Amino acid sequence: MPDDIVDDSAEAGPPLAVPAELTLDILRHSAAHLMAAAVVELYPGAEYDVGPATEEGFFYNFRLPDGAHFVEEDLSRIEARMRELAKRRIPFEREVMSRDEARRLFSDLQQTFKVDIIDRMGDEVAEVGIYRTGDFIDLCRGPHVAHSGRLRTVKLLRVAGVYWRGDERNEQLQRVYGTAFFEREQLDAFIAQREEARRRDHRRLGVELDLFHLSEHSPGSPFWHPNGMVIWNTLEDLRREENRKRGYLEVKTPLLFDVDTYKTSGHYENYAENIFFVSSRDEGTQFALKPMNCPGHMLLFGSGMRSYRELPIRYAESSTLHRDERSGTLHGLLRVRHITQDDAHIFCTDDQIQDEIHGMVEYANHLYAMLGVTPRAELSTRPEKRLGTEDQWDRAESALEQALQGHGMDYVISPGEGTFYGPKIDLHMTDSIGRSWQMGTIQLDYQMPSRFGLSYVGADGQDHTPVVIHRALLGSLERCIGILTEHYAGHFPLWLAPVQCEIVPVQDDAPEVVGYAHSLREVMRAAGIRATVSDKPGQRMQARIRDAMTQKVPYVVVVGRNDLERGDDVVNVRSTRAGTQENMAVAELVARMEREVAERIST
RNA sequence: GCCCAAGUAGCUCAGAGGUAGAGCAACGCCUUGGUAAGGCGUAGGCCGUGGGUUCGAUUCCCACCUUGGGCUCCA
Repeated sequence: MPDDIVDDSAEAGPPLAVPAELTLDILRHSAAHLMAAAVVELYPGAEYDVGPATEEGFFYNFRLPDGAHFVEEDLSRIEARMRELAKRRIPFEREVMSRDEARRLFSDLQQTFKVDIIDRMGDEVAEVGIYRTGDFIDLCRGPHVAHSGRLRTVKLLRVAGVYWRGDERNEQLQRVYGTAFFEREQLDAFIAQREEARRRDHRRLGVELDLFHLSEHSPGSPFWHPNGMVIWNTLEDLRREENRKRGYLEVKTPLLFDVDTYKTSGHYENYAENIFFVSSRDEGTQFALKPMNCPGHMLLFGSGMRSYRELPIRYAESSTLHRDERSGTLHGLLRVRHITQDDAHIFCTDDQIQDEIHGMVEYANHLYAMLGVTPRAELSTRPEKRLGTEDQWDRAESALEQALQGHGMDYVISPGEGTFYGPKIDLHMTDSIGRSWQMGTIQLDYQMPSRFGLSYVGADGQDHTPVVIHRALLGSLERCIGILTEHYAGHFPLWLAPVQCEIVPVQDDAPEVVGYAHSLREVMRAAGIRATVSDKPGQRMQARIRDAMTQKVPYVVVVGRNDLERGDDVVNVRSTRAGTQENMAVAELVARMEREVAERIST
């Protein structure tokens, strides 16, 4: 065993394999212990709960005496005390004791969280591991660093209130997040990386690139600027075109429904607190802004006689939805109240489910490939609170799982994370600081059609209840654009870029040069290219180029007298993303841009 | 909703118990320039909102709103 690791204990869970080397997780877990030791010294009477290593670093949860809270300044105090403890090279000492003994020990220390953890252990656990770091004692399996001298490169990051055991009905504890590295350079790199993430932040780029803004006049509802709308409409065009190829029928259903509709669907019972209610001058009827499209599509299907010959019917609608999200949860474009889903509902027979879901997974993969992103798939299974029979859930879950496996997709299973009416496949993406967000979703539903009394006439002449597949592939346009902005760091591929080509005249007061620039713009516009001429007066050519670069315009063309004199229609083209600069005939440039757009090249 | 922060010019930010500043952007004039910021000038602020303390509050205190980082939630 390496001598900088202290052995793991044999208990408090199954024995861990002794690692061959000191890993970052061990270092960080040890740092969590050291932080708890510092907190207990600085705040006598503080109780400590749990403190694991995480992907980014570590945390520890505390209850401070008299219900006190940590404030940000406390972090530097705690960090300073940790440095002192590190300097003293205090050994991490392991001890194994009986469960009863450990319970007494923590009981005497008035560490009620630890006592609770011991009480919750299974009967088969007879002994537990204890680690001592100086006076600090923790219940722990280890392993740990040999002594605190290894914990010099530590940084505390933030404080947060967290519910005990992750349940909002419980009291809130104080959590301190931190991180630790082996070397100072690694910590510096970590900090530099956070800076880079800040530069990619879609809220920052949204302002810089003039895509959208948020206003306190309507929290959670973005205002889309002309540049942002170009991206928005390009994605709308994309989903329309691709839907059309796959036999979807575009429909439009109301934004406002009476509350009874949501009682029928079950949403009122499950999500009443997130629904915006609207009053009408007609007393007696209360309305609500639609938080999802399903009920509208159910009513549409139910508005006429349906035959098995018509199925599957695929209704598509990219509609505005409103959800009254809890105030603390709003987050730029990634979590909004005004949400626009590229929604669709497929009404089909049991026999058609497999094909439909396969087609959808394939469709999703096609779309994401065009966007140049790779989502992670998640299969969410039956939740505790649900409608329907176990048999229906068995069939629905296996249909989704088979589709994933049939396409050779990697996926994780999220037990209990399905909706109240059915299981789902979710497609997740990561934002600039590594948080995961759901984009697409495919949900299988045996419940809502029967709640709405839907039926179709089968080949046997009898009424049958259709199955519904709910799906949104981009997810919400808001979130999708937010994620794409961060994914490309604002350098959108040509087909999505708000301005695709900026034409910079060298001499902006020479009519022939400006005229040429404008004629180039017209040639490009005729070819469907979004081109602009940078002809704001009083600006030098260099400044214009710089503006185009900071606006991340994919192509910048500079034209001047020299080009006119040559008269060969060859211009100088800068490719912002490739970082190249070359001379090219105008026709060639236009052809190249047309191809990039048509093929939706996302390099 | 809960814990911690932040809200000052269009943007990025400085400031201080005596009534507000910079850079960029905007506007005007000058500059006629060949590949990432030419010069000078002008205008621009209910210092998030509402209370309180004070002779005086943008500054201190309280509440609320919005935004950010977590937690919880996410059809």
